Amino acid sequence: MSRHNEKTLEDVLAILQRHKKPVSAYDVLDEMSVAKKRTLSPPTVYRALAALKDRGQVHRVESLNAYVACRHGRHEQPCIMSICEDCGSVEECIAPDVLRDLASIAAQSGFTPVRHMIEIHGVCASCREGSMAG
Amino acid sequence: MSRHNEKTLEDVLAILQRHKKPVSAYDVLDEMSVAKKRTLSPPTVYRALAALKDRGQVHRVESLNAYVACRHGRHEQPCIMSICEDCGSVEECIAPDVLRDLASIAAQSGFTPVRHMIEIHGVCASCREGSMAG
DNA sequence: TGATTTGCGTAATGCTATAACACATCTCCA
DNA sequence: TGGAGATGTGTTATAGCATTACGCAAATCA
Repeated sequence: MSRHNEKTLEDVLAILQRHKKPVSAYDVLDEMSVAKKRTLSPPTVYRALAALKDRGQVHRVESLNAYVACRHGRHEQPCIMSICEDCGSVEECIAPDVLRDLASIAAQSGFTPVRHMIEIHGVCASCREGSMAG
Repeated sequence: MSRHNEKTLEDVLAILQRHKKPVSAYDVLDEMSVAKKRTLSPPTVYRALAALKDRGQVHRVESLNAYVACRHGRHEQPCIMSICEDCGSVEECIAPDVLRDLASIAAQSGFTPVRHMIEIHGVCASCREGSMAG
């Protein structure tokens, strides 16, 4: 069983929660150093991120190699992430119907899904408004 | 307008087509060197991959940082990739319904999608059979 | 022919992630 | 109490993925 350093996990999660945008592992590392709380090394950060991910408190954004704190509280459902290419913000939403459809499509060829990744790049509402106004 | 070295593009595409599994940019590089066709450098390979991607002949698998040749002929629709975690093979399929649903979900919060990424990790039919038999 | 544009090839570097190992802590048992 | 074994942490080093910067060559145009 995992018996992680809770302090590290809390610190890493706090950093992710302070950002709206996805944050890279090395950004976390840098913020830790600047805050002088502690100097961590990459494996420490990656282990913390992995533990937080296992608990459902953090999601990895595959298309950005970066991480975001979960905004939905803990959920077992995989989520759909909408990533704004303008401001970098990420919206999470859960759509059981889509996931069910995906699973059935995969199943048509005998494929058994284990984990899904759905990421949509585009422009968020406020950036769109901004560009239309300006 | 892009006026790429077609020879390079063909060579890179040929390597991707020889593999069922996703191939990293550096794998391509290594195969080129071994075949002694030419010694390429990373930017050359990345540029070729980008050009092939623009043409719809290659897909990037975000969750693996790797690339596969498109099996569907050129298509404008984004595709759903089912990745077997056992044998590493990738199946592509196109599901307009799912994409439409995704777009409408995103639109509910005013988000305008530009590009989708749907990757499903799991176990393919033949690996599943194998594991059930053995 | 010379000026300009465009893309290629190379060297160098940066970013992302993990392997390997030494050390600390906990557990179990005598 | 203390020694053996298991488990996890922190650190060093390195592996793997990707891009920047820049000089050169080919095409385009005056």
